[in-house]
Amino acid sequence: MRQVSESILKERKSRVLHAVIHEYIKTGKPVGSSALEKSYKFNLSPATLRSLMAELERDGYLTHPHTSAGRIPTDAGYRAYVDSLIELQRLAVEEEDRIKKEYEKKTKEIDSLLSQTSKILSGLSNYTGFVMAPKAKHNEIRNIELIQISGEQILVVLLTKTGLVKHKMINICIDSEDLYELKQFLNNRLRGLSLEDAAKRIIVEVQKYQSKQQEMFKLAGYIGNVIESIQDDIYMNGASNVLGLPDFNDFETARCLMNLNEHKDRLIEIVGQNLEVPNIKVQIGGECSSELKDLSVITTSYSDGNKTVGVLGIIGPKRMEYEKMMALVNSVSKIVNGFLLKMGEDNDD
Amino acid sequence: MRQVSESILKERKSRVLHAVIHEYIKTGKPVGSSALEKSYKFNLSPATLRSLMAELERDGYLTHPHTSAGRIPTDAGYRAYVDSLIELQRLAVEEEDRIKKEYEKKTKEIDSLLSQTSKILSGLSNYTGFVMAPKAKHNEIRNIELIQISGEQILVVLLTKTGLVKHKMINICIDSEDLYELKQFLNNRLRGLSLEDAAKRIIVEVQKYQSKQQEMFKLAGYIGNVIESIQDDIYMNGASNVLGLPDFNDFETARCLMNLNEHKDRLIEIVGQNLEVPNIKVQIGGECSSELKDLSVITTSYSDGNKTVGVLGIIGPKRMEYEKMMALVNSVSKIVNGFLLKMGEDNDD
DNA sequence: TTTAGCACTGTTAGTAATTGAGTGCTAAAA
DNA sequence: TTTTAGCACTCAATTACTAACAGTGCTAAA
Repeated sequence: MRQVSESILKERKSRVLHAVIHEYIKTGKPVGSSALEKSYKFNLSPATLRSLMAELERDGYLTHPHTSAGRIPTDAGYRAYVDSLIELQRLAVEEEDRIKKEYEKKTKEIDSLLSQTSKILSGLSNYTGFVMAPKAKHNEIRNIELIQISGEQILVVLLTKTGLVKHKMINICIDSEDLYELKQFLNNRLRGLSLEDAAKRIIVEVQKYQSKQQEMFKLAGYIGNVIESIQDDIYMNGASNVLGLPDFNDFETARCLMNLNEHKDRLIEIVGQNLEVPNIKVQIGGECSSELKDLSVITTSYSDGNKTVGVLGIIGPKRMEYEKMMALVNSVSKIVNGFLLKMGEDNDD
Repeated sequence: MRQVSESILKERKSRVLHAVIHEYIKTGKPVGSSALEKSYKFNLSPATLRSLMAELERDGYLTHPHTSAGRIPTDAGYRAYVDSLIELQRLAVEEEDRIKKEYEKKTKEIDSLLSQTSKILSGLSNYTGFVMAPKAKHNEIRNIELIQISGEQILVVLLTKTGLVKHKMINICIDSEDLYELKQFLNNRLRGLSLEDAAKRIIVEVQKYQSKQQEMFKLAGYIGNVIESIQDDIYMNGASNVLGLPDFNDFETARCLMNLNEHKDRLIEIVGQNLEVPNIKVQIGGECSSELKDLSVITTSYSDGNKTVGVLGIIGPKRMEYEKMMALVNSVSKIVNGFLLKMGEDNDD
């Protein structure tokens, strides 16, 4: 009996927490006891709500901007709220259809798929959308082309299984027959390897040529460098959306957001941590990085059918409609999954 | 006699204007008559300076934020100031050396040259640097490669004389011999044409094939689309620098800057206007675009040895050290000229 | 356990007084 | 004729004070 009544109390307390956060997200103003009583049917008086809120404050979920103000959620409060949204609210069907329609102009290249996805995320959320491309190092090589541009310029074009295309110009004098031979050789030995492995392998493989053909060796070495230097890529859109938010008046955060936009590597570092996380992950305030202390990040990973290859999500204010945004991120990731799967199948011929 | 004394007066007036602007740029606060008297040796009393400033205000070069405040420059004031900086102050030699050193990690690819240049501009100015790539449509085709990836995927790689490389995946089933033939054909007919002309020509040229080979015709058409869809590119860095400026507290401008960062096409539109302008050009306030009403843009064009091909410069606050920045933009453009010239020569073998 | 009542607290907004930097104007000095 | 000193004036910025108000915590009664 004690058990039951205790759990009912707990249940009610958490309902109050939810209500406060929900209301705060909606209005942006600290939530007072009477406002709560009016907007939600607890059948409790403001006084009771007050004491419950005081408890929640003691527990660390709510806080006061000052004595005579209503409550606002702490990061821990948001966290508890988000954690309890276990069952992701599915987007209404027509909503999901709308997203799919956005993809109508479909493409076979992963670049544009991802950059489009980032735009869609930003457009539908009205926050900042991002998509991190499949981890470069894990990409498997599909093709290496060596194109002789002039007597001393070679264009290296690298194509991976996920559809990534990279190119780099190299200055070297090399005989066109040697070039052809090298190309065959590289393709035979490297196809199917991850970029990481390929870069290592190329050094080993090419030793055999060293004595035979100085220039070929050199070129192969360069190509190794090219492969090694391929960086992870990330697409980001809608940073200005967040700047435009009504309750956004902190220049520091603005600058930080702009910085992330300019230094993608830092952004990659931050969101890259979530690559191995299977579900939707919400990071509130400084949970992922102190720079983002006034923002929240919702991420999920996407896969190519076999394993997770990248991360996508949105960055928005802490005061955000988590349910909706989580559902959005979830939906988009599923759609991307679908596309990648199809692209993979098409490539397997 | 009257003439001479009049010109002396004018001379003095303009010295006052310069002093006010200079001081305002330094301090960021409205400049009063006594502050002026202290910091600059006019050998005039505050009262006299006051009346001179009043004249300058009547002439439209200065203004008052309010009755009892000092003077700040109007856009026209800045304009007169900038116009009078005819003789560009040369950067100190060691400064110029420093810039050159930044380019040490030299590369043959225009992409990285330009993106590096933009970073250098931003780094040395502490404002926003940008470099607009050579006008896409005017680029001359150097090479078209068609690489068969799988039975139904062709990777088109396009290389221009300025070193631009673009690629695009196309889905089509085509015989590899036909592919080779098409490649030869395209290279013969399109090499040396501008992208603009090439896109037009391809449609004409390919008609002949139409009856003969349906698929080849289709592919050529696609390639035409690819060529046509190549957009101008622009590199931009250091927008967050501007956001961090002490006297920068206007969210609207921040958002605008961020928008430009995200919608490069708009930025291209704005700075592209200055492609045909030979010298350093300074646009103050809304002179180039109403969005930038609180910023100034310093641009100059750069050339590949024959003709101007692109634009580079910096975006900063109106209150900016124009002399120094103009010198910087000037130096950098000269260095880029040098590189492009060298790249062009290397390519002419 | 819940609630009404009440004293208390801190923010906000509004008003008034004060200060100070800087102006324009005028009349005297150079 | 030009420059300067002097003075009255203006307006933003600061400070101080007040009243209104929203919301709390606590207590005692339901």
